[in-house]
Amino acid sequence: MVRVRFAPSPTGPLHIGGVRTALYNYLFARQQGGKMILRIEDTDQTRFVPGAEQYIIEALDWLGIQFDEGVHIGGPCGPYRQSDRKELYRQYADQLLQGGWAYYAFDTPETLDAKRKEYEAEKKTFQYDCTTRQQMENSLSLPADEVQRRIAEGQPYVVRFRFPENMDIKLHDLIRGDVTMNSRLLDDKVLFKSDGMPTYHLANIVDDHLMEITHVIRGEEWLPSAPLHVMLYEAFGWQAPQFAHLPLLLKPEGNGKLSKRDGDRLGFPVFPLEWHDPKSGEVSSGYREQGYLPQAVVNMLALLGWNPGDDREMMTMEELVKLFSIDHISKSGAKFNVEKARWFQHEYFQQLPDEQVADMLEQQVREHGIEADPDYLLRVAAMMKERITFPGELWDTCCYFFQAPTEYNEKDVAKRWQPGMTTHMAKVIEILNTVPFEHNTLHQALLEDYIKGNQFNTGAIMNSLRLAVVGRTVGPDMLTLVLMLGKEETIRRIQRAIDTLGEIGN
RNA sequence: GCCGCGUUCGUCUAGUUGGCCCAGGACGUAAGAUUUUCAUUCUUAAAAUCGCGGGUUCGAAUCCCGCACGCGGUACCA
Repeated sequence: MVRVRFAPSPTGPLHIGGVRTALYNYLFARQQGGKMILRIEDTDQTRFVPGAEQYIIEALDWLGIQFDEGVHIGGPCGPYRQSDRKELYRQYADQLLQGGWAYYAFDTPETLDAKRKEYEAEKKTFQYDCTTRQQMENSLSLPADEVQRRIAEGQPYVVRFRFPENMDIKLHDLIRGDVTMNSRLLDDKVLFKSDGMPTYHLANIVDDHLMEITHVIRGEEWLPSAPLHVMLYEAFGWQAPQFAHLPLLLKPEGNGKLSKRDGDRLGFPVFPLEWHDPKSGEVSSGYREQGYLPQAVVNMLALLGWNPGDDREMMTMEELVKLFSIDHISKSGAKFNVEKARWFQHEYFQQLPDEQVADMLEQQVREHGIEADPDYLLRVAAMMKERITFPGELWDTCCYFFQAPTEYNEKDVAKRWQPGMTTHMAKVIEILNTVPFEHNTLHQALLEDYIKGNQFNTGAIMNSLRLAVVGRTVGPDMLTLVLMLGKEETIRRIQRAIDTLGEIGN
């Protein structure tokens, strides 16, 4: 039985790269008929941000990434928040200590800091490892009774992993193949902190084991510490899960991985949901609030680093589940592309039923203090949908269906309201008043008889008519528009344009 | 610095067993068609000497070696 987990730290909003990791885990779990677990890794109390956990849950829920077990829904392997599991980790640290896989270290953060500076001055990097641990204050360098005394006195200490001196650590990564690192180059990572909490490394391995995780699918930034994790499994005598290290999501401009700090600087959201920072009060935009459809975000993210093996691009969550496969995940980092995200959004927006678009439109119309007929709303929505990418554009592109223009775009007036236009417009009113108000007859009377019959410029007159009726020169087919607005309303608008604009084009 | 991972059109990528690839698709860009306008839609085009240099082979984007560049890691952060 496949069991995977998504294990974020509640240090702020989840960024889009994290969302992708969650998505791939979800896709894999569903496809394999396995379980998906949400675990909160909050072992660093100093970085805890209130609201972050709730944010993560809400964001993934919005995207349709569902969990079988987790901090928000419980399950057989709970609790699923590491701070709630605090008591559990100590015994595992002790187990390592007893087995000689770990040791006590008394060096203070200050000594460590000083040591690093000292090395830095010589253009070297200090590493707490097999070559340096004898010079430090720990249970390897100090006499046993001294160690006992310090512990008895309550002197703060950490527990460090003791890497073997020269050992090739091999791991098989599902995406990258075999990776080997020599233990001599690895540092003795802190496993257990002086505040009584485990570090990521310990907690992660213990929990993955206890929660019977079979596949660890996570970001590539973890690849360098994977050998430590492999060693820990070995030290505990546990079977290690399979690893798959995902390529990173890169910034669209320049280099580097996309980070939480990028916020809105890049001109597109890096967060699924809008985030209000509790400390700074800063607001970062989110995909949801910008009007992105969750299925568009999911589809776009799925393809950023993975492909189904053929040319298809539009895929529902169900199809993604069916098609997903770890060996079609790319090895190299992907630059985030806003344009493509917009394209997906447009495609998915077109798939919305007209009724749903009408509902969105109604809400916006109402916000402008206008009550509109449901049937009329539906017709406008059906007609205008294809020109829309985000729901937020609805009012702006459709407003003239609900209110007469109060002003006329200056540039359009200069360009389109040519001399003689008032006469033409007056004629249009006359036609509207005399001919049956219906597409064919209107077309015949206006386009054929009047304009073409007199060899007038179709574009000039129709554009002026549009300007008069909607206040600008963009929009759908003119006759359809007039038919939608109704005879009286159209005439009223044309008359108003004649009165306001007069012959200013002269 | 050291260690690790990576490198195909501007971007995401196809290419997984070397020949069907003088490299395919999509986004974006450009041009054209359609329309009374804009958008949509449709058609077409430009766009990668497959990071560079060697080698293996009748044949390499695909295999091997070296180099360069990029990224990641190098915390009592995750």
